[in-house]
Amino acid sequence: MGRSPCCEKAHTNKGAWTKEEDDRLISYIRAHGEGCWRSLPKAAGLLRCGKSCRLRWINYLRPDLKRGNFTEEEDELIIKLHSLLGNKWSLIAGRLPGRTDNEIKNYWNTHIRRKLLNRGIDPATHRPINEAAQDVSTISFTASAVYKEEEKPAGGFEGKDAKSPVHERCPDLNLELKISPPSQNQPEPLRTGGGSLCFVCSLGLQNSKDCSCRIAGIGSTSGSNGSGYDFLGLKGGVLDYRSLETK
DNA sequence: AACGAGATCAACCGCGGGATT
DNA sequence: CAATCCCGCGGTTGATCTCGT
Repeated sequence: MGRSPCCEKAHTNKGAWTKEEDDRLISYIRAHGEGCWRSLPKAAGLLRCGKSCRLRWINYLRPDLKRGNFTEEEDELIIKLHSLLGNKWSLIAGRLPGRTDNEIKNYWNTHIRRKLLNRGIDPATHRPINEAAQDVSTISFTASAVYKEEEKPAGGFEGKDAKSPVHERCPDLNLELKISPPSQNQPEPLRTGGGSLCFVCSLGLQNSKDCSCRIAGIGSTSGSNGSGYDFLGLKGGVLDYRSLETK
């Protein structure tokens, strides 16, 4: 694929954004909306490359961002999602309203990794460290690495639990990853009143920017089932492996 | 108070891949 | 069908902050 530089590097600012630059970017996007990042800097009078503008907006200036510490609930959700999706930070962020992929990625690397290591869990494989060391063929996409909240090891996976196959820790999730053509048997909770959800929502990613049915108000809020997160829609049953694919 | 080490996080970089020409 | 454009992603860097000595 042929590529051209994303911007004229010689005439762009780099490094931390100033208040003035932020204001320019915010007011431009308020007036014209997001998109066309390549031409935005020039149009907004910013000496930045489009990429930089996009990043600044997405990660810092967007009005719907939830700043502040992650809650314990968010922590556990991130861990669960990571065990399923691996380092697909954008997908994980799609399940955490107000959080950005960059923020989650940083939080993972600084906090959660350590947290898991303290529990005796390998953050890459989500399996007990001893076991992970023995089984080098494990991939992080394994859904079986998810464990139930009530089974969270208090002080790491010790004793017999540390030797148990991981999939036994979440029998209730009834996870079955498979590669298949689009299924006609979507889990019941993903359907609303006989209507159909967009593909993104069918993945349980109702908050994703890629959700095409939020306009219709079908899948616009996470936890729309009213009882917290329906983790990737797994309450309902089978997770189609297609949902784990990225573009 | 001064310093160094470690932690944090905003921002950059390079690349993959869909869309368009 | 190939070339090009552009967006978005994940990995990494480096400046700044915090904490212990």
